[in-house]
Amino acid sequence: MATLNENLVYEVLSVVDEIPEGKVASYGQIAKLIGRDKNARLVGRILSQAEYYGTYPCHRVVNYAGRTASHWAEQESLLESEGVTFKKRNYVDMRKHRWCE
DNA sequence: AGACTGACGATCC
DNA sequence: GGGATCGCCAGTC
Repeated sequence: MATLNENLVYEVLSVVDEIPEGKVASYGQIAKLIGRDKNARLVGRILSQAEYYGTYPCHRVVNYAGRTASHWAEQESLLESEGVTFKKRNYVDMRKHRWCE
């Protein structure tokens, strides 16, 4: 397995858990919140293992363009269930749903 | 230690 | 926003 720094994992999951329903945050945004704006990829890696650390709304995290996880099929439907709309297939309408603190 | 990879970002077009 | 390209950092081989 990935054996990520648990300290980093908890910081990320803590932020993800604060994302309100119907909103989405980008990996970079989360990365910046934990003080690692260049480590967006780490956020994604952590989310891929989030289940191992607990249950979090990792489906509310998309990339900067509003695109859903490249390898994740059901994320789209999960977001729609919360009221998130899509501009196009797999593309969230960031303009309306981007999570701003 | 070195090279490759990735649930990404920013810039350019 | 969308495709192409380069850059970042940590993890994996």
